[in-house]
Amino acid sequence: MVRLKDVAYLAGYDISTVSKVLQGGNIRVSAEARGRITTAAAELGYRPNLMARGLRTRKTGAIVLGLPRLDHPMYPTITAGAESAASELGIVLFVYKFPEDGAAEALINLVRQGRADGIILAAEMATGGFHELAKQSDVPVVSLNRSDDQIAPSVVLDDEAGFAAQANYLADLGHRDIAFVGANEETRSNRFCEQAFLQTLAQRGISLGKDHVLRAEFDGADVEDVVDTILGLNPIPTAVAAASLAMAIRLTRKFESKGGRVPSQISVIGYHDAAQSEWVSPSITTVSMPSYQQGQLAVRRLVELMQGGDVHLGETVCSPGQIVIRESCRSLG
Amino acid sequence: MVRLKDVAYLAGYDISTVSKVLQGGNIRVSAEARGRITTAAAELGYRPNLMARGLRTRKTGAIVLGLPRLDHPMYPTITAGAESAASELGIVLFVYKFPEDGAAEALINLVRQGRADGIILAAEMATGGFHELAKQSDVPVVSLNRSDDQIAPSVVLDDEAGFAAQANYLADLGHRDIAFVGANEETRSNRFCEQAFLQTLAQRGISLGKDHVLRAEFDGADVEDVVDTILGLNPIPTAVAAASLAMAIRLTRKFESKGGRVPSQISVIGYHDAAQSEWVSPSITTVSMPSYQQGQLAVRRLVELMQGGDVHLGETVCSPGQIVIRESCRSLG
DNA sequence: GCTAAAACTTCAATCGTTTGTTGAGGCTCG
DNA sequence: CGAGCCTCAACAAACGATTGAAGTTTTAGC
Repeated sequence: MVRLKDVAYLAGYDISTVSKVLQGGNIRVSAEARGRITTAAAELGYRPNLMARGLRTRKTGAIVLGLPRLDHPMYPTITAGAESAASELGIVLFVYKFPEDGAAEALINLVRQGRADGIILAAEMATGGFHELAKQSDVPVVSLNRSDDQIAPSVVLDDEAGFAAQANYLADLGHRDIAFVGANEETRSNRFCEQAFLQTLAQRGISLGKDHVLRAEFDGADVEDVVDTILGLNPIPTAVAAASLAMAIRLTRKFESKGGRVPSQISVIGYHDAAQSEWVSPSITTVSMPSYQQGQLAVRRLVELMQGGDVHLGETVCSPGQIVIRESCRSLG
Repeated sequence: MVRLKDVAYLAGYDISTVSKVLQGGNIRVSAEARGRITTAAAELGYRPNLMARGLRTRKTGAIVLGLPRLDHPMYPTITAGAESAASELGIVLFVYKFPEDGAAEALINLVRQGRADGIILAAEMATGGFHELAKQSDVPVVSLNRSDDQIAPSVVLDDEAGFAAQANYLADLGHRDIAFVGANEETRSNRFCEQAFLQTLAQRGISLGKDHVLRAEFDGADVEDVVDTILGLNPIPTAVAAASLAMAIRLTRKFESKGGRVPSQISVIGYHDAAQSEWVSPSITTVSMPSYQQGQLAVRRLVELMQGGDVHLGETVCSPGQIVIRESCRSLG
């Protein structure tokens, strides 16, 4: 391992001088010293020992993105965005799949013990008193899509706008008889989404019967019942809006396996976009939400926060995404 | 922040004694000291500063799983397995999405600079001289599914057995006229897979014409041509084996959108398993490979290696997985 | 040429641990 | 009763960097 000391010896200067030069700041140092030191460092392939540096400076130069699992279609995009912002800022982003139990402790300890400087938490972590712990330990945290914005700064998608866009798109295509399949979980944001969808339609003079507003697992595991319900409606709706991509895909497939045709008989629109939309045919028309941008913003906000910026609570809202028009929706016009 | 010093003060002992006690080793220490120290530590909520410890011990207690991206269906499973093994061993696993350029440097620096103790690399990283760098810097590396096992220890799936299983399954179902869609990339392991598939069939008296052995992108992006080719064969094969799950899904959908029926007219089998298999209907029959176990083994092997175990090159082979029977294959019997 | 200021470098303390060595008692045993 | 051993705890030196203060040289001004 090459130490500051080695560079200093080779360059013929004191390690403190070397340290100052190598930090790149505009320290007063002769051009000669600067030259000899940088070439010496390059020659030896010097890399600062981050533990030593961190011990002194109390910074690690890393942040972690905490996820409960990795198999969610939204996470790769968020991660990619976060990574890009992080590397632009010259810091390292780690993804940490936190354990099911003891998650709060495990995450906070990452910072308390000096593995990272801050945390982006991509999950609603109601349990485990995470945010209390974070506050108490002064751990900078930004959360993603948190439904309760009074606890920590968060970066959220504008789901109201997203679902409004979904609703408007279907209405624009001429659909009047529409079913909505929301997420099962009783979170505040899920209720908002449903409302945004319904209100948008209402504003356009379309109202949905109670029996047209359904719920399913976010990953669409229980979609079969939903399909049966929808096909049992009289008349059968001409369009179904789903609150996730997985739901939309599975709904589409289930419709078809039960003899329905998408989109000729029934249109389906999803929420969020991912490669899987293209894996199926008809490919899925969906609302792409700016997850990449969300990842970026989360990192930037976290960094601000770590640099002592005001810990203003509240949300940074990502402007809504676009309708990605593929094959699963048809115009009635 | 609570330091060793604080615990020492509260307990009334020297920090060195506290350090020794808290490490849990069987150091000679009076029961009283042990008691007072542990309660003091608990009371203060002491957490060792890992940078200070690491500076002294030259260990971080973390390893990183380096991935080029996260949107590959195999990675979540590998990661989950790796995570479980790591937490069992009391070490932290970070996932690091390495940048497209400078990947080798970035990864190696993670260890050289003291962010982690070792690397699991889940990609063939032919470029950038990664392994030379690693060797040169004494960075412990285990690679996953590396086609060239002469460079670093690796944990590989037994793809030969996997593709043999795929072939045998189709043959068992009575298929004789089969098409194989391999991966486009010209890697050694891809060739092996193709061979394993063909040889297994050959052993059962089934031979495939050259025009029945096709190639496509791993993610199935260019599957349309393949489908056209297959449907242009005379007679149309009764089964298609794909070398990835994405391919299998997209092939299936394309067949159906062109008027074919799966599995009644043509059976499709995939390779690897993931939740997406269930998202479509017919759901995809596939060979599930032990990616979870692979993640676990990779971690364990890496840890051995870090503990000074022989750096024996060569592969640790994961026994092949099982056929997951779903709906996309039909028996001709 | 002398002094003061500016420019450049080095000194030395510090971050929080770990760990080999030293030291102080108490006990055993001849 | 004193030598030697054993037990327990403290001392002190690292680990590799950062950083303000102190020191040394150079330059400038009169």
